[in-house]
Amino acid sequence: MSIPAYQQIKNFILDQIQKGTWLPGAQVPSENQLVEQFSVSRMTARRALNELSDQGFLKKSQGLGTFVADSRPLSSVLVVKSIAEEVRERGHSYSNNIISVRRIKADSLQATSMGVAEGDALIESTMVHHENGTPIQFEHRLVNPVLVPEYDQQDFNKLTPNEYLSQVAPLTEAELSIEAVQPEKKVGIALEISNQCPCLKVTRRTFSQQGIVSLAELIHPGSRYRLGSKISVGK
Amino acid sequence: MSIPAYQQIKNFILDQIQKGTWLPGAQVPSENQLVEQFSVSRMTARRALNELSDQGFLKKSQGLGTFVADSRPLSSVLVVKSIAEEVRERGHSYSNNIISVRRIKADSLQATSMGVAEGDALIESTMVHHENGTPIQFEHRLVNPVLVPEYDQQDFNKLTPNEYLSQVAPLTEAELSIEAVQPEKKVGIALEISNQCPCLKVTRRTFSQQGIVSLAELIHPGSRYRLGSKISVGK
DNA sequence: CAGTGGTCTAGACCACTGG
DNA sequence: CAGTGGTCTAGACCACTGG
Repeated sequence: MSIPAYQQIKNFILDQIQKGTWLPGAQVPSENQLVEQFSVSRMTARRALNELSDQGFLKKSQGLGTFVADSRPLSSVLVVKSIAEEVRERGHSYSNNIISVRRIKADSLQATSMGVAEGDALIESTMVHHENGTPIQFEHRLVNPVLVPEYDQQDFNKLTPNEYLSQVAPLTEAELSIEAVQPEKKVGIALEISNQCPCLKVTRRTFSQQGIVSLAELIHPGSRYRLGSKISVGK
Repeated sequence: MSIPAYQQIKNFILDQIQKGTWLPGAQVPSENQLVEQFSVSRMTARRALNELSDQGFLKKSQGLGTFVADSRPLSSVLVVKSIAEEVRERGHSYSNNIISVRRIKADSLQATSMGVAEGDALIESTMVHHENGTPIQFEHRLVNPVLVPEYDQQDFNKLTPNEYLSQVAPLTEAELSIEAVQPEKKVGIALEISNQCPCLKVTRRTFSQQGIVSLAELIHPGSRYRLGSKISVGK
């Protein structure tokens, strides 16, 4: 046989997902069921499930089973540097306007994305970053106070949240998504734009050795901000 | 022992890389050597090496061995893969609708961005990419016919412009910017959205050895597309 | 409790690379 | 050829989840 068994199982599962036979959230056959169905050992069945999980098609839960993941667009690699640094590199003046920094209790959505229990403490900070006095980024951020207990005692005029966090909790991983959105009313007001104006929204989750450090939503007026990069291909 | 054996092996290897004992390109112990060194089975040693390869720290070559990978580029780097590939990886069906492919004479703006003289010939292609029949990307592209003379004779249902170009003119560099915009009327119509809907616009210029190959504007409905990525920091 | 996934073993045969 | 990684087996014990 030229196609490896684990690949055949992967193809079978991907087929079902593609055809819509198995919808997001549906349970896929257990390792033991695949063992019987494909006459393979459990290690081979596991391999198929693990690779599909790593690729984001499936989601495993010990004791529960394996499920079709919510479909997610994924592609690229992007690193966003500190906004203050970026502005200064352009030779412009940087300033910010801190709206609030406070402790809150995680609701269920926040708990899930921060990897804590519902009701656990989180620190929430909200501010607007300016370039030459013009608002260019609205930042809403959640921070895990267990990992960064002194976050809410910082002077963010000295060091931006991003800069402070990268000092005290060096990140090992980051996850980010970029989308175009219409700003909520309060965001539009803070950015001094109409809420017709399309905005670039970057959602960034950072991980350190100890777990999820922070979830940041960064909203930029489309008219005043672009993300750019240049890539050299080392071939 | 609470830390799994494969994790201990991973930590050991990461330590050597971090301390600089093992430099990029250096060969790491083979699976069989790790088996002896850590008194584990080969499957466990393999798991450690495989996970580190998947994470980009190591590079395996059958018959040769496993080596420390070159340290990862950690600048503002973004790679956009083929839209067709991306859709298919999600297990969805890909299709496209070609609006036009034609030769034009460069106006001054086009000439500047393509690095040609005003009045020189360019090929312009316009099309809409679909995922499961829903428009997700409007593509407007300029191509230099001197570098890719047969571009306007391709069947883009077989190979997307991106895929074709990366075959005939392997890129050495790419420049891109991402912004949020309101779509022009004709783009909104092609994408079947209202032109109130904020869109993600990716502008991508690609270079080969010979010069600027192509300038692409890729417009995605904010409601149907996100750019995402996950980054591991190799330190 | 039965069923799930998580870790692990001690083997096997194979394809590939260099000398 | 000996050594490497690639696929695979048929078991084992474990931690976790729900009923």
